[in-house]
Amino acid sequence: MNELETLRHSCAHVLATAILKLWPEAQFAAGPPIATGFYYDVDLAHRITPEDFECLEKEMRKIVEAAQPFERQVVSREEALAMGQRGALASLGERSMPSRFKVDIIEHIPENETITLYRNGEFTDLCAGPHVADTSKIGAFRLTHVASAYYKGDEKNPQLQRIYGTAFATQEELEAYFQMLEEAKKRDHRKLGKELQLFTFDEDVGPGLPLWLPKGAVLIEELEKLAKETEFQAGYQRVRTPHIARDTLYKTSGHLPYYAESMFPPMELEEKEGGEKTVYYLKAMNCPHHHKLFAALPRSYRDLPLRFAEHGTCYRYEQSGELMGLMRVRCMQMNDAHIYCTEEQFASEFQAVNEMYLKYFKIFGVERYQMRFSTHDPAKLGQKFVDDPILWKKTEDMVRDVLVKSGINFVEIPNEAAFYGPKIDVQVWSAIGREFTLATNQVDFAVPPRFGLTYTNSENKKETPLCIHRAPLGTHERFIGFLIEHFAGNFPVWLAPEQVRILPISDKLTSYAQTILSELRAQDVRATADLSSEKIGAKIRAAQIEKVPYMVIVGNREEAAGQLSLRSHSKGDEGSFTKENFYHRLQEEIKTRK
RNA sequence: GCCGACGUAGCACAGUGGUAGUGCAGCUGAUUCGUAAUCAGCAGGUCAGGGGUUCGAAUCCCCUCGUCGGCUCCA
Repeated sequence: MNELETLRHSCAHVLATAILKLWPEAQFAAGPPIATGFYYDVDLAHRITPEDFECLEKEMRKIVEAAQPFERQVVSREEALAMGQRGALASLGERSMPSRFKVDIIEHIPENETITLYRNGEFTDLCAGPHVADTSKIGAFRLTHVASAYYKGDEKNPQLQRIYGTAFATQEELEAYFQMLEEAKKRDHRKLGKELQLFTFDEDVGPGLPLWLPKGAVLIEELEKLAKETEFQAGYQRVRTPHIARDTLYKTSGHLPYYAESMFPPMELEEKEGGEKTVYYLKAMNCPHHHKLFAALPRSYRDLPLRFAEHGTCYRYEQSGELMGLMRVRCMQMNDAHIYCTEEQFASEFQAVNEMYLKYFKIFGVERYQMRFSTHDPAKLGQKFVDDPILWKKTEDMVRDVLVKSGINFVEIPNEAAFYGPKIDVQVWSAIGREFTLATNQVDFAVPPRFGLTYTNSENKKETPLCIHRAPLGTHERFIGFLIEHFAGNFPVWLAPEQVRILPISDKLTSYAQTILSELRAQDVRATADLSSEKIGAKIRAAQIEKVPYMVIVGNREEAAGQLSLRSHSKGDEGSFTKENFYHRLQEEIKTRK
C-alpha cells in the first residue's frame, strides 16, 4: 500500500467510526482504498443517502481533529473470533450481535497469517493495515456517493451499502480532483454525443442499440477507411458474413450453452416435418463464421498465414444494468480479424499485430496504454480452461516472449484467460486520464480443432492451424466513445464530421461562398456554408460550439483577391490564405491524419 | 439481473395538490454586418407510459419502460 492508499484506507476507518456514532448497530464488511479514494461496505437497516453525508462528514471531522492514534495489536485467531462473536470488531465496543462479516473474514484468513487489529479512539477493526500514525494525518476528505455491492462480490451473498469517499493529503489536491471530475463530465461521450449530434438511443429501438446520426456515421466510416488501408497493407483480406447463424454453428464452436445467456434468445422456425425446429441465433462473435470461411476451401501451408478481416456486427444480450452509453451496448461492430497460421509463423504474426496497435496509438495520440496479458490457471484445466497443458504453456510462452522482446508495457494476470487460449486486453488512458478497456487480442488453439480446420503441410500431412483473434480498434461503439472523450469532441480534421464551414460576411458573398464550397466538395472535403443572415460573430460562435476544425471567412476583400480568411477551432484567426494554399494544407492534413 | 436515485418542449432547467413556465435551439419577418450571441414576432408539452387515491395530480401511491450511480460481467 502506498502513502496515499494508506491515508485513504485510514479514512475508511474514520468513516466507519462516524457511521457507528450515528448507527451503533452497523455491520461492516470490507473498507479498502481504491483508485479514486476508498469505500466501506456496511449492512444497516437505515438507507444512507447523500443527505446523511453532511452529518457523517461532521462526525469524521471531529475524529480527524481529535488526532486519535492508530494502534496496532496482534491477536490470536481464537481471540479475534471471540471478539467477533461479542460484536467487538468494526464497532465501538461489545454489542449484542456478532460482527458477522468480520467473523467470516477471519475464518477465511490462511492458518499461517498473523491476525492484527487496529484501534482508533473507541473503534476497533480487524485490519491488516498499515495506517497513518493518527487520524489528524488524513488531510482532506469528502464522501461522494452510495451504491450497493454484494458481500465479496457474489450475487448469492447479501447486498450491502457501499459508501464511497475520497481523500488526499491536502485540500488543494482534493479540489483539483473534483475539478478533474467536472472536466470529465464535460467530456462525457453521452453528453457530447448528444450535443454534437453523433448518435442517439430510442426506446422503441431498444436499450443498448445506438442509432448513428450522419455525423457519427462519418466517424465510423473514417475509422473503417483507416482499418481497411492498414489491414490491406498488412496482408489481410476482407470477408463478409451474415448476422445470424444456426445453433449448430455455436454447438460446434462450443459457445452453446456456455455463452448462451450473453446471446439474444434464439429464433425458432417451425420448418420441418415431425415438429423438429430449425434454430437461429444472432451472432455474438464473428469467429465461427470466419472459421467456416477457412474451412470452405482446401488450405495448404503455402496459403498461410491467412488473415480474414471484417467489421462484423455482433449482438450480445448484456444485462440491462450493464449498459452504458456507447461503452457497453448490445449491438456492436468489431474491427475484427482472424489470422490462421502455423506455430512457426505465430511469433511474427503476433508481433505484427502488436505493431498495428502501436501504429493506431500513435495516430490517435494515445500516450498511456497497458496490455493485460491473461493466462490460465493450471488448477482449472478442464473446467474454466481447455484441457491441453502443453499448448497452454507453449502459446503463453510465445506471447510473453513477443511482449518482452518488443518492449511493450504489459502486466501478466493469471486465471483470466479465455477458455480457448491466452488473451491480451488493451487498456488505454484518454487525454484526461480516464481508463478504457478498448481492444482485445486472443490466441486460440482450441476452437480450430473443434471445427476440424486443417491445412496440408509440406510433407503432405494434415495439420491444425493456430488462430489469432485481434481487434485493435475494438468496436466502433466503444472506440468512438473513447475518442469523443479523448479529444473532448475536438476531432482532428481527417476525422471531423464537418471539416470546414464557410462563413460569408453578408448575403452579397453567397455566390463566392458557394464556389469555395463546391471546390472543397470536389476534393472530398466535408464542407458546409452558413448562409444565414446572422452576423459574422454569431456564425463563428455557432461553428466554434459545433467544434468545426476550420472556418473559412469570406468578405469583399477576399472575393476581390480570390482569397479566404482562415480561422481554426483551436488557434483562432490564422489570417489570409490563397484558396490553393489552404486546399493544399487541408489535403495534407487529411492525408497524413495529423 | 440485483440495490438505490431519477424521468417536465430538441437541449439545459424551474414548478411539490388548484389554468404547465424560463433560457437556448427551431420557424417567420426585418437587418447585410469583419473573427464567440442583431432585433421583433410565432410555434412547440397526453409533465416517460399505464393504473389508483382525490372535487381536483407534473406533484401522493402501485406497476411497466427508460436513464444514471454501483455490484457481477465484458469490446
